[in-house]
Amino acid sequence: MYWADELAAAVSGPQVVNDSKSPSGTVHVGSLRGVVLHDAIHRALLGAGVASSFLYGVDDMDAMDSQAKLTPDAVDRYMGAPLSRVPAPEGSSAANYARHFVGEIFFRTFEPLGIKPELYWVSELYAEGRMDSYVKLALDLADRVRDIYRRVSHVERSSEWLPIQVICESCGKIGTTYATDWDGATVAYTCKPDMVSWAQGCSHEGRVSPLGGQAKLPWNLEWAAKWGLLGVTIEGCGKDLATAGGSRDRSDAIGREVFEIDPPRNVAYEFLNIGGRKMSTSKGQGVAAHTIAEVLPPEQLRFLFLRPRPNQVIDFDPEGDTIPRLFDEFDRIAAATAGREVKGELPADHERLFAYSLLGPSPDVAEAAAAFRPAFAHLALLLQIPGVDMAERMAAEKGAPLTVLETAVLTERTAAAHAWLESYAPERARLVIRHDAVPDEVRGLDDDQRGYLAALATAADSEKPGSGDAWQALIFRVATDAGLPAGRAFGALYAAFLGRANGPRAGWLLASLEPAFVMARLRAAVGVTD
RNA sequence: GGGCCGGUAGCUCAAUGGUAGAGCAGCAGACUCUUAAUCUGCUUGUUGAGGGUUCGAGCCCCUCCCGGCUCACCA
Repeated sequence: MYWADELAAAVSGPQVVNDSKSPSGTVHVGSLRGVVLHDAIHRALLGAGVASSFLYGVDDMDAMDSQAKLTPDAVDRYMGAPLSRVPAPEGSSAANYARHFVGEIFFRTFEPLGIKPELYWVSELYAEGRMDSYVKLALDLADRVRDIYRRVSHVERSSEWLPIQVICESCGKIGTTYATDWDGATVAYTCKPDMVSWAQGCSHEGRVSPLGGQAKLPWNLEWAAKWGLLGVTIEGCGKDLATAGGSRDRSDAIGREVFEIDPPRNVAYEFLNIGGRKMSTSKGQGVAAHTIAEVLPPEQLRFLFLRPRPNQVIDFDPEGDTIPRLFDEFDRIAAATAGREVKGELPADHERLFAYSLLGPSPDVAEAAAAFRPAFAHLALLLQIPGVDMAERMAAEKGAPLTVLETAVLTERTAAAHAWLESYAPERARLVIRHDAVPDEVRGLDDDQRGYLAALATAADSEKPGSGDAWQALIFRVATDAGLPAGRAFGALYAAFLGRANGPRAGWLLASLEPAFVMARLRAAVGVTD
């Protein structure tokens, strides 16, 4: 059974699926895995007749720790401040940085993937006082929290440390304050200049109530508090958090022992590496989500994440044949889902995998599976030939007019293929007419092939073929007359014009070129010998 | 140091403990119209190493080796 369906079959009663993200920094392709997984789980639950809601929390009380998109003077002032209180970058109409980030960047990635969770803002949970009972519990039971840190993660906290982060009344930062002395109503705090390396506190000392949005729980407690408040029953997390003694263990323990709730069911998922390595912006390996989305349409991107089991590392190297192969595999699964015979093995429950790869919430699986989908590599090749009417050509290949859906698929793939040719496509996928000189590859032709080129030049000179059809017919006729197998005839043409052993339909290729150039090149190639 | 994932054909990966398989690549062939398409055929293995359990191990147990990621500061 497909893993998400297995999970859906294992639970009972209404489910709340939750995911969250701190709204700063770049969204890597890898960070999309979580949200796609949660979406698939949510859909699997609904499909199994289980009531389910899918929540997505924006952790906008988190401190600003990434200076991306801020002006230099703003960096000093706002590093360490809650993201909900950092102004949006210049030119943005958003109310604050977090809103800007989510609105402008994150959801431009989510929505095209057909993922529409119920959004909530953590800063609002605090401001509305909904977190207050958890804040009080955490402070009342600070001893127990410290014990959990020590026992589960071997993290030693000072005996005066309190699990709360106050927003400094003087400088507005939350990442720099250290709180002590909870008296049941207020805590004392110091805004420390050297609390963290990425932000500087103002040295202010004060005493405030930690309720009503003036403070936030540290990460692990906040996570557990959200589970309790929202009744979360399923929440997966990346393996960085799921490691033994890591964040998840800590939050689970806090949930059980401090807030007295049952932690949600976990789905630990592996990362997505690029070429066997972790994604890293500094090494030029960090592929931003929106970048990869140009080359992979939503369905293929979902497919990439949903095909392996969650605990399987995905090694995605956009270079080489990876992307065309991904499309081919998707098309193969589509064909199998439509009931057509396909070569090779199929993953377990391939039709479920296919359905979840389609955009939700309830796609027409049968129509999508049956749709005509041009092979990606084929499309990329045709794109490079001038004068090809793609829609017409595809209708001809299909043998019937394209449906609305098929036209949309074609448009989407054409854009992806364009982007691919400009970015990741290997040289051999790129078609270059060798205008400058006769390619060296012509030396490898034999006398029959040279004779063929000469004969073709002569025939073309008198017949002057003006269309792809006319050229194609002529190419075949001259080959037949010369007793040369079609394959070798085409090979000679590709060598002469492209310097390669193969290529797109030669007739249309030649028809797209200057007639004078074509004639000159045919004759020039004849004269080249070893 | 702890944790997780992996090591199976050139590459990417499959195989409820029961005859090691696919796709791609490669090679050979077919094709008067998708010539990077399509079709046919073929080749390739000390399943990382060693031990154990079993009638039987790629799979389970133990010990190693290798690769990758990750945690221990913050979120």
